[in-house]
Amino acid sequence: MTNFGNRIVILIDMDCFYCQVETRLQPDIAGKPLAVVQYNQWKLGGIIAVNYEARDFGVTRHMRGEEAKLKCPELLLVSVPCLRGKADTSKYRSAGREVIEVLKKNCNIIERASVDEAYLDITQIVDDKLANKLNDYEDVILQLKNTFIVGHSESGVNNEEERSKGLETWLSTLSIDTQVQRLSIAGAFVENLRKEIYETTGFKCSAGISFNKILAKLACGLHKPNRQTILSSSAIPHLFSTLPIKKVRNLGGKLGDIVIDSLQCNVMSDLLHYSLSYLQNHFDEKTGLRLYNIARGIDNEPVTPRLVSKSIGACKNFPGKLAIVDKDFLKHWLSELSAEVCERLEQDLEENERKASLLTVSFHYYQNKTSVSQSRSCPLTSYKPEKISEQCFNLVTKATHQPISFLGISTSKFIKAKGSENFINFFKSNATDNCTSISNTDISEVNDNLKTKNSMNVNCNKTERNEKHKISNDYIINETTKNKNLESSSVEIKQNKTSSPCSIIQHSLKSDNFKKSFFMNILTQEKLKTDHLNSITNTREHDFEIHDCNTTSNEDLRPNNNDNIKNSSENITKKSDKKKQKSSMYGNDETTIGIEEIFPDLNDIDINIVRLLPSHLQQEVKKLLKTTEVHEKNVTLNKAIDKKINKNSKGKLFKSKSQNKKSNIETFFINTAVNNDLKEFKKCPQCHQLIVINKFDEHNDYHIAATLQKEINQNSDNVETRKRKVITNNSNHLKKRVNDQIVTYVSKTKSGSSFFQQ
DNA sequence: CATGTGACCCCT
DNA sequence: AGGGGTCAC
Ligand SMILES: Nc1ncnc2c1ncn2[C@@H]1O[C@H](COP(=O)(O)OP(=O)(O)OP(=O)(O)O)[C@@H](O)[C@H]1O
Repeated sequence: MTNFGNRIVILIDMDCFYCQVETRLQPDIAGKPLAVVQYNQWKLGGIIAVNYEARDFGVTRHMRGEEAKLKCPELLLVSVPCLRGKADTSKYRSAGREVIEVLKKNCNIIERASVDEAYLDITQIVDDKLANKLNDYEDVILQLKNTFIVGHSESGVNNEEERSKGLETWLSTLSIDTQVQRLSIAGAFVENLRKEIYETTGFKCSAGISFNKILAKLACGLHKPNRQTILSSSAIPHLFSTLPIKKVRNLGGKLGDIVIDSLQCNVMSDLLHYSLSYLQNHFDEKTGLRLYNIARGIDNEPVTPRLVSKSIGACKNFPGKLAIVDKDFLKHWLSELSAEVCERLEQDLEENERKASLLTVSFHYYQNKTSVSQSRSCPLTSYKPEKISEQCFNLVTKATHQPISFLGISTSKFIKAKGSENFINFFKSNATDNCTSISNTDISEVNDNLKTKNSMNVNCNKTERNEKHKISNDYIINETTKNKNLESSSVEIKQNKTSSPCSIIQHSLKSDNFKKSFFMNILTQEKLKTDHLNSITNTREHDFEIHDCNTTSNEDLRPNNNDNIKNSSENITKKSDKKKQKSSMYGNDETTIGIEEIFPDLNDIDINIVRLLPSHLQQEVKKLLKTTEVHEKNVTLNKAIDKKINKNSKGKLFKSKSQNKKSNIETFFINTAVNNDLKEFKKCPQCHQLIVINKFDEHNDYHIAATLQKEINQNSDNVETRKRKVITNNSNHLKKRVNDQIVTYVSKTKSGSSFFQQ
């Protein structure tokens, strides 16, 4: 059975929030189609919120009021008030705070994700109830009046009959299924929470109830508005089989496009066909792991307690002709923005007893028709708007005199206001809790979260970094978002804990040094190949079971599990061996050997070992010794895709990766020769050739490259494609050498990265 | 021509 | 720590 860890995470998302706020102010407009716009002068303004009545007419966000009126003539447009020439959204912020107040009364772990949504980790609450309410499920069931169960009623449809039927079916296993028990308890809790929000604020909301943030977010959207949805693990395979990749949180942007393009997949379940190492090779360790996990419904990102924002800012666009060229205009707008920020800072000082210490001014300007964005920071020493305005003016004019199309002032790095109760309390309470001590430099960031800490009695929040680590004590070192080393280590541990083929390989490699593992690789080729084949088969046939090897850690890494603590400390100590681990990870189930795997340190190459290598690899070593720099043209897809994706790929690691890839190419024939003995082929659905099974991914790369090429040639209107075309013209190796598939694709997409890097 | 706000990540 | 960029609401 799939193990999704033990968390229960929910998302509360207010329905068409700004519209509800406006409707509460003018109850007589309730029930009528409504949209909230800002700046109604030009084309009746830009729509930023649409109520459900208006959505039925096809009105959407980003439309102009004018356009929306065409779709829905009786549409009511309410404008965001204007203050100092800007849209003033303060009333929505304060309405959002009302909601948070209700949440605070009911849960200690709340992450305010935006003005209208918050994630709550209710694991403890649910498990306490589970322990206490074993015989009280009748009550629980009776409370699930607005709850949908994914897989038991059609998504996107709020039909009551279907809902209650589906719920009933799902509840039929209540007595034997702990997951159903926990989720139904969570469902009842959320029903009450939503009821309390409504009774207190008058606002309706939807909720998603599942095991992590991504699933909760997904679930929440399935039965909006004013309903809640439970997403259990058994519903995931079916849900993901039609779920477009871009619908998943964090895959909605460029990364999502790249995943779709480069892997030629559309829905989440398509990602199941790729092994962890393949994904990590294609992207980078972190992204690969994320994708691998999320395809299986796994997301270890913790709910990070935070109730107040970390920055307060105001910005404004000056598009086209409105761009600021005149110094006085610049001064004017900077003082308007400063005034707004100061007003909100003063309010924040009262409410949260803290002061911002950093001032950042951002600006976009035009240079050679392209827009350049920059920002400059300085210490924030005064809440006087004139002072702030002046500081910003100096920073901007020092940086550019070009026409400015965007201006923003933001303040951050909050520190506790001196003399505030919390300031004193913090040091008092800090003495009694067992947080790691904080240095002076940490204090400013510590204070940022002080209120949270004091009011919630959770672990000290410290700096953001510490905060995450602290939280991680609850789920020790799962996918700690901030520390890539830990993360990649944790994979290894996860995998060691399983009996999956990949873990066997991993284990065998880990236990030895690399020189040895290389020879082991050669000697045990056949076994590895069989294992790899099994691994592929497993992935395909038991898509949702194989990931047990990952989720095990969720359970195992819980705080009171001693083994876990041991594991996590092992993780940390292994950081120093990270590089080796990486090499081993690349080396194993790809079964191709890179020089880097044999000689992790190129400065320490043993000539005796070189002599033992096949001639290709010997040449490779020679080449590498000649060239210390990475050849740009050999950069892998990892780098190619996007700088952002390739966060980790720098210095040695990056070098290692590209060299790995190169080695893969050069050792292609060696490995193929070995493979031929195995006679394990798979027919390529695209070209119908028989491909050695463990070269299948690489072969697929070739098709991807070819497809892109085709697409480029066909479609020259698309901006992105046009850029790619330029790129391709520069490196048109594709037709030259069939066996250079990866090199070719890679060199092409590498240049593609410069596009995304803009 | 045309939104505004905030969090987080990576690189340097 | 500063600065550029992505993602999302
Ligand atoms: N691109 C945007 N620009 C400005 N404000 C936005 C933008 N996206 C969302 N918002 C504001 O944040 C609020 C919450 O957005 P969200 O995406 O949750 O949709 P919603 O309007 O609340 O509708 P629902 O959640 O019911 O689909 C909105 O009411 C909206 O005004």
